[in-house]
Amino acid sequence: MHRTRMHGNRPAVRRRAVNGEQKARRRRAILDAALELFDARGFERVSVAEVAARTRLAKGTLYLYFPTREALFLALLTEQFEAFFDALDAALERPVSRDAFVDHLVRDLHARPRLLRLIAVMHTVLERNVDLDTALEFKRFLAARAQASGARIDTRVRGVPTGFGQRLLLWLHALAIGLHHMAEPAPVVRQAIRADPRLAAFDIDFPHELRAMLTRLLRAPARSTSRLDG
Amino acid sequence: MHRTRMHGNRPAVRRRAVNGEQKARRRRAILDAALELFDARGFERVSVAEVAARTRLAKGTLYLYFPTREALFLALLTEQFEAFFDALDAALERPVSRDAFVDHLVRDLHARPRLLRLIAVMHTVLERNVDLDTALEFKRFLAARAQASGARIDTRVRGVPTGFGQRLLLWLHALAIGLHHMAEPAPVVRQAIRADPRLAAFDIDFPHELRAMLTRLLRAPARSTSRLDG
DNA sequence: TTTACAACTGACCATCGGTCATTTACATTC
DNA sequence: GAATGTAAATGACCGATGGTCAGTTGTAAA
Repeated sequence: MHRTRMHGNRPAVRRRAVNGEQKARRRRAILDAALELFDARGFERVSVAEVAARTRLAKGTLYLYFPTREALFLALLTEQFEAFFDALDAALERPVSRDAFVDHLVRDLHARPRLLRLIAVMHTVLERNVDLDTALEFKRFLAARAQASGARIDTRVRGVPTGFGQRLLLWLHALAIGLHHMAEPAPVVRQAIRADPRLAAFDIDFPHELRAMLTRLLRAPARSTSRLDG
Repeated sequence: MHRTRMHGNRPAVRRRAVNGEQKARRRRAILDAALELFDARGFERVSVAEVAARTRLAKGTLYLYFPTREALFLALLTEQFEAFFDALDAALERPVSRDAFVDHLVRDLHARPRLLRLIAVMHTVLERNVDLDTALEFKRFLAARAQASGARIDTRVRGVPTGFGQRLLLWLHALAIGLHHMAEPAPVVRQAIRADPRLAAFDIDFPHELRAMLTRLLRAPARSTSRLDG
């Protein structure tokens, strides 16, 4: 039934993570290595073996800290979202005008290329290989933060009707994904745009378009949802 | 240098595509098989071998018709875009109000789940393995149709300033991608939403949200781009 | 020093997209 | 109808990848 496996003879000199703090540090090291590699080449082009090599761990060791490659991705995305919501809540400590609020959102998102890059591939990653528990944990985190910040928008942004904040965050999410797809296309597409002047229309400016759309979406308070679709 | 390869002895009874028409028919068969499989399980979960099996061809034969798996995807997406632009142009044969135009866009997009599903993963696919020629051909097609339909929007939709049509199509593209990501999440996410009532906020209605956003974006004519960002 | 546990390792596995030497269907030529 | 040349079709093979697990060994407790 069982075949004995060949094993290498390298001694594996690395110190082990035994207690909780050491494990947390190791987890951090993995996340940092992955983040640097994703920055450089994008999630699609980074293999688990590379992340392991950069952390100076064996590939199998990564799987003691993250159940799948996708779970590692979601852990990074969670961190990025956390920072975004923290900044949002901080910006809404005191009442602000709608223009100032839009200004915060545009500047803050534009200053978070990592969040935007990860968001842009989130859908595809989730379609791949994520177990229910991982998905539940991630979505619960997102829902809790969105609800809290949504309520904060309702109370702190002047001229916004109650209940609109959370919906606005959903819209913002959609805009961030969609606009990022166009503002930061794949390298081949960018190459194509450079190669053919007729494709210049695809070369859009993320903060400019996001501001234009958010301004229009927030211009008149949404009293009630339009009922054109019966 | 060369090793002789083992070959099977199955006789391969299939009729060959020799002239142009036969080749076109075979290409169609491959596209149809791929479309059915993508419908059932999504692009991520369909392998080239499966598409080949469904078409009753060997895997290698597919590569006589499409240079990569991604090129096959882009061919399908091109067809879907073509149908969308055709319907859009037809709807703008005669002048329409902004409300009627929004109504067309919402209904038409909602009736094209295939286009939406393919658009949603387009960015990821393009990041994978597409050569410059394939990307150029695809983007040129998109640019040409967007420019033509954009100009048509300028002249046929009442109350829309000149030059706004093409920009609106870019916005629509962003909205379609972003909203679809949320309205049709990955199976695990849908499972998570069903499992936890607190996640109900993620269960959004695509046509409803698209209509709400488009209505706001088109409400006041965009005289000039706002210059809040200096 | 011995022992028990579990962190760590990397050879191995299944699967995938893609290649190419070989086979052979088919049109053309005689 | 037989012989021939061309290229459509094939599937064994390749390299790379995400993931597994029997075996190794660092570390704390006894």
